[in-house]
Parts: sequence; C-alpha cells; structure tokens
Amino acid sequence: MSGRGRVPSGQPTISDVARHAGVAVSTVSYVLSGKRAISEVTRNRVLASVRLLGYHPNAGARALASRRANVIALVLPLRSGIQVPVVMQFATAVVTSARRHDHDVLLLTSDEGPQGLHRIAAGALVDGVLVMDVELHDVRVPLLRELGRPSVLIGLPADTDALTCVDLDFHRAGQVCVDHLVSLGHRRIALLGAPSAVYDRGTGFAHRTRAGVVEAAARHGVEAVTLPCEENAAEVHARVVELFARQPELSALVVQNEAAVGPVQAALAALGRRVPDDVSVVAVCPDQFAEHANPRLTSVPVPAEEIGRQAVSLLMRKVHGEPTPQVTLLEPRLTVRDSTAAASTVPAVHDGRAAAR
Amino acid sequence: MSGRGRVPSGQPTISDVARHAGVAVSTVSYVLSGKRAISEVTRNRVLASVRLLGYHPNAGARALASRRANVIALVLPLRSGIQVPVVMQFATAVVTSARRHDHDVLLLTSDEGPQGLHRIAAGALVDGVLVMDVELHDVRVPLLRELGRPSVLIGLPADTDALTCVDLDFHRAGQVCVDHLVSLGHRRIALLGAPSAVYDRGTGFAHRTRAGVVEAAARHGVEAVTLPCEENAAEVHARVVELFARQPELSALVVQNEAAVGPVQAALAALGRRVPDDVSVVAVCPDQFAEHANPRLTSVPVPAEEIGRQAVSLLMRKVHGEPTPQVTLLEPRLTVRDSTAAASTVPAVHDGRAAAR
DNA sequence: GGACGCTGGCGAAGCGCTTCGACAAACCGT
DNA sequence: ACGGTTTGTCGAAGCGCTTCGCCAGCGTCC
Repeated sequence: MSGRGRVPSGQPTISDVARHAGVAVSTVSYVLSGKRAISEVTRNRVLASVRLLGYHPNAGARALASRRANVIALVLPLRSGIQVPVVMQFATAVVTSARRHDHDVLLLTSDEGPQGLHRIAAGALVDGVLVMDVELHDVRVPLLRELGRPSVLIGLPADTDALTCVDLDFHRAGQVCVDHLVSLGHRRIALLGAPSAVYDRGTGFAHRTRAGVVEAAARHGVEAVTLPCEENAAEVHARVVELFARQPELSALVVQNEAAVGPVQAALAALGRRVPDDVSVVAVCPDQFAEHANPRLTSVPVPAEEIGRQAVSLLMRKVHGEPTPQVTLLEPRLTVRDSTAAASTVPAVHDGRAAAR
Repeated sequence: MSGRGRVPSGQPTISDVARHAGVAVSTVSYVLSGKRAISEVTRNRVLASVRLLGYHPNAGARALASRRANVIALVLPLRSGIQVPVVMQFATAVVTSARRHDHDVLLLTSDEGPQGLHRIAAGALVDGVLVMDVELHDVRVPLLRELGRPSVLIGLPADTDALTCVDLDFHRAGQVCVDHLVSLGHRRIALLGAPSAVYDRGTGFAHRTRAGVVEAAARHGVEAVTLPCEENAAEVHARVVELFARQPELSALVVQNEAAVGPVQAALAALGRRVPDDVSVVAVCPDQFAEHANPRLTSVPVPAEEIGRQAVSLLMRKVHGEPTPQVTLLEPRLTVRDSTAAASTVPAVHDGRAAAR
C-alpha cells in the first residue's frame, strides 16, 4: 500500500531540497537560518538547490516548530475623528519596517476589540502587537499587560507602567507652536483642536497638545483660547467666527486638525482675513498637507514614518527578549513656511481689509 | 531523564483539553470543526473544558495540518495619487468581511512588488490574495495567474482572462453623471479627472470614467472637455481657470478626484462662480466627502464597503474551490444633493456676479 | 602518540493540529 | 435472532520545520 496518500502540496519542501543537495534536512535548515556553522562548499550546494527548486519555507511549519510566526499584528483605529492619511502613513511605515526585520503584518481593526487581540495572541498567530490610537484609559491596556506577548503602543495612555509606548511629544509640539508665534510678536492666540469626540474619549495627543499650548501661553503671559473643532467646512467656519467673536484681536491660530486646515483657510478668506498678513497659522499636520496648502503652512509635522519605524524596532527588541524604555517621545520640529509672519502692531479691522501698518 | 525538556508554551493545547474532558484529541478537533457528528453530551463536555482552560487552537499547527492558514493577503497601493480615505474604507471593509469568514488579513504594500506576492503565496502564509489598484497592464497580473493561489482583483486590468475582478462600473458612473447634468439642461460639461500620473500608469478607473463621460456626452450631443488634475489647491485653481478659458460657457463640472473637491469649490468661489447657481458640480467620491462639503455635493459614491465585501466573498468562494465570475461590476447610483441645479438660460458673466435669469 | 577540542554534519524527536481508517455499540428490518 | 447500517469515538500517521544531542574526522598540544 502506498501510505495514506494525502496529495502533496506541490511546493517543494525542505526534504526535497536536502535530497537534491545530498545533505540532511537539518543541514538545510542550518544553512537557511545560519544558526550553526556550515562549510562554504555545503552551503553553496544547498543554496543552489534552494534556488533551483524555488523553495520557500512553509510558514505554518516554521511557526509551529520555532514558536515564532514572524508576523506582528497592527491594530488600527477606524472610528470617527481619526486622521486617515496619518494612519495610512503609520501603516505603511510599519509594514515597510517590519519587512526589514523579516516580519509580516497582520491587520486588525480596533472594533474587533479586546477579544480580537486575545484571539490573535493566544493562537500564536503573531509574535507581537502594535496598537495605535491609544486612549488615556484604554480598555485594551490591562489586556496588553497580561497578554503574554510583546506589545508596543503608539500613543500614551495615562498609566504607562509595564508598557512600551512611542509617540510624538505633542506637549512639546503645542509649546513649540506657541513659542514660534510669540517670538513673532503675537499676543492673542487660539488653538483649533481635534473634534470634541476625540477629547471626550480621552485621546492622549489631543489633550497633550492643548496642555502644551496652554502652558506655553501662560509661561509667555499671552492669552490663548482653545476650542475643539469638527471636520466639515460649515462647522469649521462657525468655529472660526466664534473665535474672533470671543477674541477680536486674535492674530494667530494653531490648528491641529489636519482635515480642518483647508476649511480654516477658506473661512479666514471668507472673513477677509489674510494669511499671514492678518492672521498667522501654524498647523500640526503631515508635511504633505502643509506643502500643498496655499499659502504653504508653517507646521509641526507628525513624523508618522519615524514613529512607525521606532515602534517596530522596539517591538522587535521585545520579541527578542531585550529590554525597552517605557516611553519614547520624539522631539517635534517646527518647519517655518509662508503662513506665519510678525504680528502687525495695529490689529486688523473686521470688514475684511487689513488695517494700515 | 525527563525527555529533552523544551519549555511548554504556557498556552493550553488540544491534548490538555482532551485530557481535561476525558476524550481523545481527535474528538476535540471534531467538536471544534464540526466535521464529524459528535453527541450532544460529549460536545458540551468538550466545550466546557475549552472555555475553562481558555483554549485557542495554535494557528501554525492548524495551518500545517490542514493546509489552510485562514489568512488572506491584502495588497494596498501606496503611491502618489491614490485616494487615501477610499483605500482605508476598502481596507476596513475587507478586514471586517474577512473576519466574518473566520479569516485574518495580512497587509502587504505594493512596493514589495511581485516577489512579495510570491514569498507570501509560496510560503503558504495565506490562502488567497486580494489586490487593489490594479493597472491596465499590471506586472502582477501574469504572476497572479500562475501563483497557484486564489486571488481577486479590485479594479480591472485590460485582460481579465482567468482572473476574478470586482469594481464599481466607472464607465457607467461617468455616464450617469453626464446624464444627470444633461437632464438639467447643461450643454457644456467638463471632467476634472485624476492626477495625470494616474492616467499615465494606466489605472483603469480613471480611464473608464473618462470614457463614460465622453461617450455619454457624445450620445447627448453635448460638448465635454476632460482634464487631468493634481491634488493641491494651486494646481486645481489653475485647472479650473484653464477650463473656463477653453470653454467660457461651461456650466457643469464632473470631479472624480476626491482630494480636489474642496479646492474646486474654493476655486469656483474665488472666480465668483456660485454653486449650483452658476456652475453645477457632480463628484465621484465617498459619500462622507460629499456630505461634508458646502454646499453638499451631488455625487456618485465609490461603494468601498460593498466592493470590499464582494471581493472577500469572491475570494472565499475561490479558496473553497467554487467557481466565480470573471468580472463583477457594481452599478453606480447617483445621489442628488445641493450642488446641481438646472442650467440657467443665460450664461454667467465673468466678474463674479451671476447674470440675471 | 594518546587525550583533547573543534568543525561540520547527521538523525530523530517533537511542535500542535487534522484527518483517515477502524471499530464498538446501538439501531434497523425481517 | 441475525446480518447490515448508522453513529460516535479513538488511535495513529503525518503536515514541514527547528533544534538537540551525538559523532566522525581532523588538527593540536603536551
């Protein structure tokens, strides 16, 4: 009898390679993993067979035997108020970096919730987990602590104990914006923030930016009002009007809502306020947005690329059992473009024409 | 001697469950998979043990034994000119649908290129592949044909032979836009299209929309000019100016570049053309954009959700060896909002004030 | 020249699961 | 009462890989 006759998969296996190269299976494995010394001549023979047969190790078998899936999970937010392009930048940076560490990326959406995380981790489908858009009091944080798998958070929860977190230092970012505006002579500043839903659910970056703005303003002794802001044009317009109603002598705006930058400019134009002549604008947004706006925006970019890279590299370190810092904050850098200028000594009037200066 | 003493993984295995429930390993497997009849009483005993121990099957072992990874790959585009929010919508729809079929999603970026696909498929990391943003003459198409794994394309290549493709019927979408405008009495229509890079690399949807617009215009005997359009405000402005220069009596615009809709409205406002009084605008863009614009835009939405669902369900069918149609085109539907109105009998003048009507 | 350490390679034991064939026990019709 | 089905369960053989322990051969060093 010819055994039980399951059909062979078609793909060559490691023993095909071993047979073809005239060596033991284990030798092939060691050639491929480099975990033991193999003589030059044998190595080359094996590698030649590998190429000739078009051999690719079976991921399942490898994962089973080595207890390593070589896959990491990326949990992306999918809810309202997220900044889609930034999220995409993160995602691509993560995928690219992961590949550089010979890992693939499994995509999870946060609406699968904690049990999604649990399923993935318990099933050993992934070696580690990267979580984006962490809230200050995120339900997933305790789960991550006891998950038994390495994890890295992008964003800061309130309690970072026993975690590994990476993020832009949004607190500093808020400060940097204000510092820049104050150095240009602005004394009445407003922050047009994230949608209020984002504040409400306690998303760290929004709160931290606001705190940075407020603190820097206080330090400089200038006035700062902050307002959440939804993402549609009408709402933005209303908010801008509201700001000027509250503070007629407003001469500078910090905008941290990338979807709002276009509408903000439109609203200012509609109100007859010129940028930067009458109002200076600093945005916290991807460089691409800032570059394409008109005028080009002075901005503090969110270095999604860099954060993604760091996050992956920290996760890899944890996967390999190395220690990692609890919190890694990236220093913000402000790029001056065309939307900020020295404050005029005489405030603009309201009819849409700048005052004489 | 106590064997070779590899450390146990910590997670309970199927044999822990079997022991706890007092049955054979295979019985547990059959309870979990439902592939053989198991008596009510045994099933319940096993399920109780599963819950009690917190058992989750090991993904690698399962994949190895069953030759099924229960994972599909999603290849996302990451290059210029892609419509980020639409892509995200696809991605989330795909993840959600895949979970409904008990599959997870592995994220690949198209810049890993063909060899990325090959690696994934040959290593049996995934059971099938979903490819987005397919070009008319995509290098990956021949590869997909000979990959030996099921695949579904989102978008149409020139030759769909031996493939499975899903997309919105962009040709019809172009027609529908024109039909709507013509029915409102517009006789001078323009299409503001995708960035020229998108046309250049032969992305199907851009060409198909343009063809639909041109064809419908010809059918109605109305004039239609089409222009590619980059995504930044200045460029959009220039294009809009160019359109009116070419065709001063232009009264309707079809915009199929979601990133351009905001700037288009701004440009029209700057030129003193009111929407919809002087110019009607139809957009091909996600509903969300159309809703949030001011005025709200009449649009043909790209049903990313629906396409993603269809794509996954087709892929699942292929994974299970069932036949699938070569091409699935979704019917576009036009939602009338506030940006289209009957053409005025007297064309608008150029100084920004509408002519008497 | 024998004890010693290296190097390079081999064989075999799993990793945790699925699935096939076997087989008691219960049920059927006659 | 007896062959013939079902029905429910078990045991064992892999799936393709990693890794541990072992050993043959060879140069080294007193």
